[in-house]
Amino acid sequence: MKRDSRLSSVLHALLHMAEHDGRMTSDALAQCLGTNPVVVRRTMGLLRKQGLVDSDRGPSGGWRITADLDKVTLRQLHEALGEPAFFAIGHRQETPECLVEQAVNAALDDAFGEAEALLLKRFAHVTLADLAKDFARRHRERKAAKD
Amino acid sequence: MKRDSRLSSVLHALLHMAEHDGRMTSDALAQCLGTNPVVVRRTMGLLRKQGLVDSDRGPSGGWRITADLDKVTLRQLHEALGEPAFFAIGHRQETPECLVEQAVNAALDDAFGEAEALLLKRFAHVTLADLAKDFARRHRERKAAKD
DNA sequence: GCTTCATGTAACTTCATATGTTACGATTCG
DNA sequence: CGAATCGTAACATATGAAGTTACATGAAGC
Repeated sequence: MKRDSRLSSVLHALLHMAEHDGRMTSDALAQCLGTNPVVVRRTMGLLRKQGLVDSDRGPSGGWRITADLDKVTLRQLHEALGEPAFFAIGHRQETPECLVEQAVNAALDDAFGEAEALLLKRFAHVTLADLAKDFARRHRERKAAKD
Repeated sequence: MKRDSRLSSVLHALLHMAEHDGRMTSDALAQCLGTNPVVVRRTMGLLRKQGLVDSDRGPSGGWRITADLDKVTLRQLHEALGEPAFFAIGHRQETPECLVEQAVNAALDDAFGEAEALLLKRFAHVTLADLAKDFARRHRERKAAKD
């Protein structure tokens, strides 16, 4: 199954932007992500609607984070992307007449509902600042390993 | 994203088989599920490999459960289907050189890993017998509502 | 103003994959 | 032998993320 990697993408982009002074163009971000600038604009546009970033046109234009790193959570980003489905496994029919299928759906909803609640809770706790801190740690470690 | 509904399908099929004396044909199961008999054979074939069901050809042939209902767990069925991915959200790149992407992957792996562990634990606890019991309860309730 | 650099966005293509369908061979029962 | 049934390959369809092309819009600098 093809997985939605937009959350991964925007996190990657936002952290690069956080490490970078001034604006970054769609082209530069696309290079960081190994993708196409139009894809960047499309995806970042969703974050702009939530006021997390802004963009400017023309020379010296590009993208910039407008929110506090320690205020932006994975949950918010997931919402900004339109709350894509977490799970790749689902029902065959949403509102079945058949009682057998109802029992099956109930059992699956139970398990997946619990897992989703856990994910949402975790997502609400993790901020961009947390990721930036982890990145900085990895950066120090790599540097130390070189010396 | 298109979700894999095979787990839902096999549960539905197995419960119908459990309620039914003797073998059920792929055609009959396909009608229960609202799908095609070839899809049924394809999917049930995976369960046969694990010894959960068997099939006979010719007239009076069809499918039959060979395992104990209270021994078969959702976990086993998920395994029999080849352990399809639980999540529809993933990394953009599996083993990135970029430290930013490594930090992103680590954070996502953390959250999704925990959710997956929870799901596997739940799946290991739920048996076909549990579902059959829940179905019977729904059946009684519908009957009571009619009277 | 003109040129250049950048975003905004529509339209289209590509790719992956679950699901559905057709076709036909193999096996079993009566 | 003939009908019923599974086994399986090959092909078709559908969906949605991701990538691409094309062009319009707007801003900065000369």
